[in-house]
Amino acid sequence: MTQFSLFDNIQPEKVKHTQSAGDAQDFDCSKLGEITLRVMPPSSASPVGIALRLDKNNACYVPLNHRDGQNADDTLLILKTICESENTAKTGHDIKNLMLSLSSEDIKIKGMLHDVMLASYLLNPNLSDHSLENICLEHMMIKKTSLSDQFGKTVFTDIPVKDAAEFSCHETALISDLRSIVFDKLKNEGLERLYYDLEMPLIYVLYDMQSRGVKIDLIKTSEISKELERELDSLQSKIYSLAGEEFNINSPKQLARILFDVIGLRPTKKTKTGFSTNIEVLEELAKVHELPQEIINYRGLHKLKTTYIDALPQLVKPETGRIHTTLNQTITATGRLSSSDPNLQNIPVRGEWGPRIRALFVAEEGNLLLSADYSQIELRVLAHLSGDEVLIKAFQNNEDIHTHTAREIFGVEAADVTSEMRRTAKTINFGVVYGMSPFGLSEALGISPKEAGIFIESYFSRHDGVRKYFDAVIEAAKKDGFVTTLMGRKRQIPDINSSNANLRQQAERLAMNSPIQGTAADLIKKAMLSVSQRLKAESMRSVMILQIHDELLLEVPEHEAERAKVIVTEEMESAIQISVPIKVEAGIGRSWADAH
DNA sequence: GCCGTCACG
DNA sequence: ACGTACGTGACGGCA
Repeated sequence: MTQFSLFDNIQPEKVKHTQSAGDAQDFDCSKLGEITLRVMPPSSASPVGIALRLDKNNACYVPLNHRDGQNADDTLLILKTICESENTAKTGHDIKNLMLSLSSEDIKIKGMLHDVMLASYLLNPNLSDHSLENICLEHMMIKKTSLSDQFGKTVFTDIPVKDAAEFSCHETALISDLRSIVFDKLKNEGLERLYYDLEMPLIYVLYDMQSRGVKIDLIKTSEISKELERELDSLQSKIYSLAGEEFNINSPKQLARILFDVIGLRPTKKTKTGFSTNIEVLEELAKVHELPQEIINYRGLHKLKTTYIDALPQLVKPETGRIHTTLNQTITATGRLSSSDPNLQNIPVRGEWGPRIRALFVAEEGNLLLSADYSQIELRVLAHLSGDEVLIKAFQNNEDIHTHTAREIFGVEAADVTSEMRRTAKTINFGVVYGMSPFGLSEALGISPKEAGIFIESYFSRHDGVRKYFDAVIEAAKKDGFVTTLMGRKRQIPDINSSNANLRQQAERLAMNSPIQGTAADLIKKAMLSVSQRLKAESMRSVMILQIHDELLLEVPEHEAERAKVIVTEEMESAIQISVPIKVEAGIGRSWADAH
């Protein structure tokens, strides 16, 4: 057992941090069934050290970048061997992040993953935060001290090795204890398959996507920035002259003073803090004064410039020349992913500037971008979940679903559906998925709640399956306290039995919407696994780089592009079998705009 | 740190 | 009479 001598007599809280390891490359970890890992600090690309726990009594700390500690090359090599062993399962908290940290040490993580953060998310996706501290509280009633509380906001390399070792080895003990608790709960809640077949393997896919990143055209970006600068300057002068004075256009408070006090326009809507100056109000005011329209123009351009054009270049990573978003797997209450730092799921697509901004996202030389998106996925999911015969038939007959709804609502032939009628029907179809209320629909359509109510009644009278389905979902939520997706993902609906009518009705809308949005999220996650597997199986160099809820964006070598398009379309369309066809539209181009 | 606003699905 | 369509993230302003 010389292999294990490295860790003999190492107590978790009294840790050796360097060891003569003997022949590290000969290290045999075949008997290591499972280990727990924790990186210090937990969320950073540049780790200062890594804690490794073998069992209850043995843990060690591998310093990597401490001011007062030498790095342990031998131990590091053993760590690498263990991490890269397919047969050793890894337990951790936020393992995707762990992978990113370890990649700077040229260490990969392979094999079965037990991520307590992901498990916590599946058990309760409503939790605002799946930090280790919060999960310890939620599942073990332990109030854990966070790294920053323990050490203050220091430079982490300044933390003494001994302190870091004690802290992170203690964390591995907590994570290890948590693992048995939350994974038992997963089993009891019927969430095991969702974890092992979907979310756990997805960690690898998301890691690859984040690591690969997205290329942007910096030259064009700076050109657009200058163009926006000029436009904003000229709009600013125009606005000051129309207002008769200078003020901060970006301050809703100052703007409200100009519009309603100085000029004397009529406020139409209130916020908690004052009169609203949002787009709808401004559009209304634009009918009687020149200024509001210029404010709308200014706001639009300012948003584009600050949030996208000027922010993105700063996030280009020097080492790769690309932008690496974080794909968050445990944020949304419905099962969707989210994207942050930067958010690449809300890049403009509409309007005059949308295509110009999407054109900044480009493929590497010799490559192309491939965009593939699901068509009407949430309505197709609703058709399946509800079993509504009319909806199912419409999709089976490959009908334009908005035109179909327009025909029903307005009682006309397909040929007589005007674009106005189709637009209204489209809004109603969205409303159905959101659990629409007469008021909500009336706001969206600019009609009275009474008229909206008639539309809603008209829709449900023709879609009895949908009505019955929603009734059943709400009943189930009242009885069980949660709703589920097609793959068994749960979302608790705490207020479903509230005596407060507002809270209760909001809960009912969540109960109606979550299974639909969540099933669509399950579907595309499954498709991502299949696409990834298939591309690997066919030894292709095409890779996924982004997921935007119902769209996958890939970067593909030119010579592979057509083949990749076929594969991605196939895998997305066949990810699950439901009672209606699932359709994917795909395009290829030099930029994201061209691929659409 | 919250609010209002607005970009996306 | 009340407040009301689902899910996100980022910005600037302001307390």
